[in-house]
Amino acid sequence: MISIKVAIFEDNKHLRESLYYLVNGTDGFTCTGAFADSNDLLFKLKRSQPDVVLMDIEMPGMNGIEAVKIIRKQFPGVQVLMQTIFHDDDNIFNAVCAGASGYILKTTSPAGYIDAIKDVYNGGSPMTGSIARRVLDLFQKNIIPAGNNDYQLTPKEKEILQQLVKGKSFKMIADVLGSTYETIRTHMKNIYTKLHVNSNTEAVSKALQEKIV
Amino acid sequence: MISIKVAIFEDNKHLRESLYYLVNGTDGFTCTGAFADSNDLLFKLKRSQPDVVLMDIEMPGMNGIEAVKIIRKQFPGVQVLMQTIFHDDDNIFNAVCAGASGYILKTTSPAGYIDAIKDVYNGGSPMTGSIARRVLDLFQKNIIPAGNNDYQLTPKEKEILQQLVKGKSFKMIADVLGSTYETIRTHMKNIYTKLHVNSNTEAVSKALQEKIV
DNA sequence: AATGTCATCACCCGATTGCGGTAGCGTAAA
DNA sequence: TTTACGCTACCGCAATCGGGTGATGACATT
Repeated sequence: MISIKVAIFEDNKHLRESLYYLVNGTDGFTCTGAFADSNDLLFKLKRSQPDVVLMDIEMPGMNGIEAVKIIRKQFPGVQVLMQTIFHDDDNIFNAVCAGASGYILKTTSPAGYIDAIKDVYNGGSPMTGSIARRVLDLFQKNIIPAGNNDYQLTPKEKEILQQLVKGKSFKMIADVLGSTYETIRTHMKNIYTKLHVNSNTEAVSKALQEKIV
Repeated sequence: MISIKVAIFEDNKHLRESLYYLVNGTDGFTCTGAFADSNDLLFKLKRSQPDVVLMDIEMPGMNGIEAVKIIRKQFPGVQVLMQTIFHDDDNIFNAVCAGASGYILKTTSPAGYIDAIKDVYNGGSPMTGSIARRVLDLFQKNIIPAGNNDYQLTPKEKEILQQLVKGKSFKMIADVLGSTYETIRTHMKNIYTKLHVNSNTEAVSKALQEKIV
């Protein structure tokens, strides 16, 4: 039977050893490394050849988030399960951005730890409902500012704006849309008025940031 | 004892009734409405005054995603738990964008349904590990295109680019950065070269889309 | 000491854009 | 039918921008 190889990065000695024994004491799991910091990260990874890395997000020296970035870059196949004490939005956000595959709290039960490790190994992203909610919130706030942006742009105006965002000049836009240069200019004037801007860069900026395009 | 009020939107009669009896048959839960479609959505919501809406993502007429948008806008306090048959990335992405609070599969056990409803009601976002993984993937791909964008911009150039994105003209940028108009222009030329663009709009577009700013 | 990079400033020319105004045409709503 | 709106098109003028060239000093590297 194959065993899921787990590497542990956790600066707290007690927790690290507890996790070590938990992993090694569970059928189907092997702890191939338990480290107090992520110095010589690549060396440690090459040594332990883990399938799953259990990474403490708060660590002295290189923090867990930096470590995740490196791991994901150098060992794309390795799943990283972040563990943390706090429900810290910034950390969650950064960890998710860095490429963490799961996010659990240190208050998780031993059985929960094992389940989570198994889940990330099988391509899942275990996280508590409350953490998932924060991820969704972050998603909706940071990624989809959406906002109540209704500038009443006509289809033509949106089309022109899209072309502008692509970096096209008025002349080029006139060409691709089969209109005259002057016509495009007229539309642009109307767009400026509707968006309350007064330059092409401002229009592009607003269009992108408010996802009008 | 207060009961969690649940409204069900599900076009499949069998599943709808099963869910109805499941919810009503569980202590602490009351189904205040079970509907086959989301026509007259607002009326149905006012009628049933739910705490949690269980929404089928595939529905005839107005689909679940449109419904979620309306619910979140008109009833911000109502949590929406999406249910679906498939692991469809687009649907997941759209539902998350629309403001769904959780995402479960219809293959979930009755106990799983109840747990999920309880979780969203308590501010969590229940989702299976595999769905969470997809959300994270979407997050990392769509939101953080990140990419290998290293254009070697100097701090000054980044600063100018930021101002440009804000809609400032070269002249205005020269003013706020305490430089000369000509200096800004020189920097811009260098920025164009580094970004491989040849207009201010293109630079703004690239800066925003590749998150250089 | 020599080299290279960066930031700064300057001038020129031609092209593009911003701004204001005018106007015809078709469609849909009032 | 009148009105409103979107799309089309044009003109002129002032301002800005893109491209090119050149130059200086600061600073770090070699």
